[in-house]
Amino acid sequence: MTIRTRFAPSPTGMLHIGGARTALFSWLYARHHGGEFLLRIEDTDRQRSTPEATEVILDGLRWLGLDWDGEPVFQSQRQAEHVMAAEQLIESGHAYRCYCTQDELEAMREAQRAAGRKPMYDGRCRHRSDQPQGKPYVVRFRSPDVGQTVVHDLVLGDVVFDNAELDDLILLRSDGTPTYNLAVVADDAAMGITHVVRGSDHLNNTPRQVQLYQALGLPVPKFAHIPLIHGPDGSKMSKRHGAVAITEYREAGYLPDALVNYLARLGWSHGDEEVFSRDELIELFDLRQVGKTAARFDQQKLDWLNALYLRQANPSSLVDEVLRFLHADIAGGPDLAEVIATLQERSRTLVELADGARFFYVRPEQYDAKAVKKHFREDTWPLLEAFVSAIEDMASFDRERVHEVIRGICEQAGVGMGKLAQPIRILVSGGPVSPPIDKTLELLGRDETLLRIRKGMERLRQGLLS
RNA sequence: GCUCCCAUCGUCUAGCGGUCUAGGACGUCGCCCUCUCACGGCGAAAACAGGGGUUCGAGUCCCCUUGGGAGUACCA
Repeated sequence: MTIRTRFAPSPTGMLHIGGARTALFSWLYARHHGGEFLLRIEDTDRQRSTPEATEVILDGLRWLGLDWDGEPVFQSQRQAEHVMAAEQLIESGHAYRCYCTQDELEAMREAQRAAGRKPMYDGRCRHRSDQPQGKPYVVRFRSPDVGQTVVHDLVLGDVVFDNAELDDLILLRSDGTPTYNLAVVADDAAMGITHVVRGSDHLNNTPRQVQLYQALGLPVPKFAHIPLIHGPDGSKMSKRHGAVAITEYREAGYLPDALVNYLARLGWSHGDEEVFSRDELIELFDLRQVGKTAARFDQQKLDWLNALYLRQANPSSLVDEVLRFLHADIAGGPDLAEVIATLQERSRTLVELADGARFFYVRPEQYDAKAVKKHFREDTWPLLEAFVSAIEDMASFDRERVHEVIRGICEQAGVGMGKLAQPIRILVSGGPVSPPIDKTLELLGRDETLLRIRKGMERLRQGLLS
């Protein structure tokens, strides 16, 4: 049997970080077993669903590298089949028409709550034999009153529900449109889904769905409810915790591989290992190694992984990405791939990397005041002047020679290399942080180096700090 | 309220009755490296929620308590 999973998001504006992980687990499970991973857009809530929102989700999945099989199914286009399923259930006696009004239902629930009971439909229309003409009705599922429904969950094990706890849920609204539980069951069955991998917030719906499969005479798929992702404080992940949309991570300079690796390790593990390539994930992923506990989102660990992927990446593969964040003209400046190579191990995100690369292409207009105060003293000027005149007559300007010149000047003056390296760094970059000074100058080239140092010395002597 | 789920360092987790004086990773704190920032290396602090059982033996099994979470719609 071919294993077939699906991801079924509602197109309501973004691909949520939690949804992305659900998609990832579902995708991994399918790929691991050589099965298929399908997509279904649950757009039955017409008010909130837009084509743009759908595209945002598809884009997010593509960016993460979660490819799906076939064309996405749009739930809204399958309405006729949902209605047919409901009619089949009426025929077979598993469903009935309910003429209760919303006010009536609300009053009933209020009374139940007041009596300290769980609000649920009491089945008052179950045995109604008349069919009032012109009166709106919904179609309800005739849920069993006795016995139990067991969900055999691949992550949680067997979960038992008393049927008495499950009321007669609405299958078709009074406007004739299907509700979620009916649509999911009909669609998953029609799509041949063998394994439903979804967030554990759906666990409570599952026994109802199991009953629907049975009433419809359809095979019940396997279920795997994966734990939810919480914010750093343990509560539901929301905007106040920072980024929740996948696009925000892309814009913050995270690499899809790093995010995938991080998300995979949130809830799944393989011994003591932390770093997994995509292929390794596919090879090793198993629902049995998925934990039951909700995980908190830890930005710092994501940062660590992103930094790891960043420094392991091939510099030239990062060029286009860095360009997105650089906002500078690189023509006439050093080769961006080389600049990236020097910044990879000192950046956690592409944004940081681009920020660190910018001065190579844009001359500093001002100098970090704190750094200047700290590194410029009376004896700094002679060192800088010695450096300028030394490189003026250098035969060739490369890393090794620059290093030797700086070292020589400092040695002669009896000071550490930082006494000269830091002032130079500030003058050429504007601040106290950059790649190693010899490499930085080599990349800038002699002319640019001389220009920046001279101009900087002039400005600082005029007291122009910032 | 009711139903369901969950519970190991601050965080992610390993642990599937004895190998646990509980391991790894992120983060934190020291030290080393060093021209800055990083990287890297070495080291440290840091957890089995509480209480009952079962068992020769429990982090591992059962029950209760507590604490989190989810659901409780003519949303999905």
